[in-house]
Amino acid sequence: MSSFKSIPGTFDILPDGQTSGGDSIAPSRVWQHVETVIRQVMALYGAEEIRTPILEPTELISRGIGQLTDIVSKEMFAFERGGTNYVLRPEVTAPVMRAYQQHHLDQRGGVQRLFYIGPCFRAERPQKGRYRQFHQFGLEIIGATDARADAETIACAVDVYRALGLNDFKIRLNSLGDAESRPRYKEALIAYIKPFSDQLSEVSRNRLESNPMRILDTKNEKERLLLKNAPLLVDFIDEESRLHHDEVKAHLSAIGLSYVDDPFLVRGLDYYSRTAFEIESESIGAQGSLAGGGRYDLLSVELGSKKVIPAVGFAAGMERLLMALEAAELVNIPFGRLDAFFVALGDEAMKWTFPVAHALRAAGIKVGYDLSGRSMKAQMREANRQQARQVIIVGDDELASGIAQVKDMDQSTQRSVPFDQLTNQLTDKE
RNA sequence: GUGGUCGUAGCUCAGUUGGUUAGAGCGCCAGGUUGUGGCCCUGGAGGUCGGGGGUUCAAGACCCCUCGAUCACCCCA
Repeated sequence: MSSFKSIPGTFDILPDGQTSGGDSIAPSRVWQHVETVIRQVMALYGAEEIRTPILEPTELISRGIGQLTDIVSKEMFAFERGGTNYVLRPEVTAPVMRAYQQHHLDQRGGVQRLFYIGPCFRAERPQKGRYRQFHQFGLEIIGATDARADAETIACAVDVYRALGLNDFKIRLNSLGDAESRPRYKEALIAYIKPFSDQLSEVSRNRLESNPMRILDTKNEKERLLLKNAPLLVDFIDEESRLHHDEVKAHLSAIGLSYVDDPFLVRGLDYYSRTAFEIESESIGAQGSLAGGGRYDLLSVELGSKKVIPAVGFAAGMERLLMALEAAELVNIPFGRLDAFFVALGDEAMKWTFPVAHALRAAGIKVGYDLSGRSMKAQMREANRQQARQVIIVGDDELASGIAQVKDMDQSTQRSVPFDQLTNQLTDKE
């Protein structure tokens, strides 16, 4: 047992995967597979990958988040060094917008579709599907106000899930209106709730001051009843936003995507406007949200742009996606088989093996051999464990004759192959 | 930060009302076959029973503390 352990809320991705308590971390090949599918789907949307640093200036994030600066100090990994404030990125939208502005990506021309896959960090207490180092992927469409962009981000996320075989999800959709809509709505909501605030839970009562819209998220049945006749955000949004929302829904319908209009779906941050959506899985418990996103036209201004750069995107969690895939038993990525495994008998044969194996690898053949000088039986067992299709047996006799014994492990048949024909024959075999 | 549950081999777990050398299955290593894998048989390695303290003639079991894991609350940009 080693004396060092990975930091709580972080985990290793291993060749065979691992289980830690209730959670199981998928094998690395499953992660690779999911990432490959994400890249394929993104390619279908003409999206290019963007990789931004994991370290960002704290200011970038706190600007984005606005006045809620205790989030920065309590919920994020932030530190100061040499007078500069750094933060491990808690999400990727703000960094992407930063990069867009820094490198004038609008000058590439047209609307930018940018996707990312990578780690993010939050200093919260870990729980199922929530880690301190977690992995997100997402798509940002920057430079378009068109409602098709909103619908496209949703479609793209859904396409990723479908490409992986997931069909068990639900799309919730809402419109947050423009920058003026929410203050108006907040006022009305508080006015509605105040009269019976003494019937609310302590938690919700505190929210009444800090973040009244989050009360709508309550899971408490009694509170849900009280909220039954609460004013709805939809009734407070501006006409243009309403039209935009209708368009988004029409576009979704046009591609046969069903959604649930959820007037209670809200976003805490001020730079969000119009479209907000969430994609949930039924099968992964309390942390059921697979992906979320929406329109954030005002972020660019928050980050210092003189003009509004319209943008919409989604962000999705890899861990939760993998959990959902596992729950649906869609994660059978086979172990990568070796084409051939050398069984070398004796020192001379072992020496001979190395350059030959190297040459086969150069020819694109996946080969392995024993590195611990073990018995033939042990080498055969190793070949079997690695599921090698064939075994190349070489001992003193073979070295003398220049002819190897090649055994097909699936058929249990064996044949003689001259050394100089090994590459050809193994290539044909595949 | 708050609450629930749980810590015994690499993994999954047994360990009877406290009783003497702490077990199983799988995995790993080796032998059975001095040049042939999977199946089978035999053997081996691997545990300060999370850590510390206490009760007792005796603690993996009981008590206290502590650390860790996990689920949930808070939070969720």
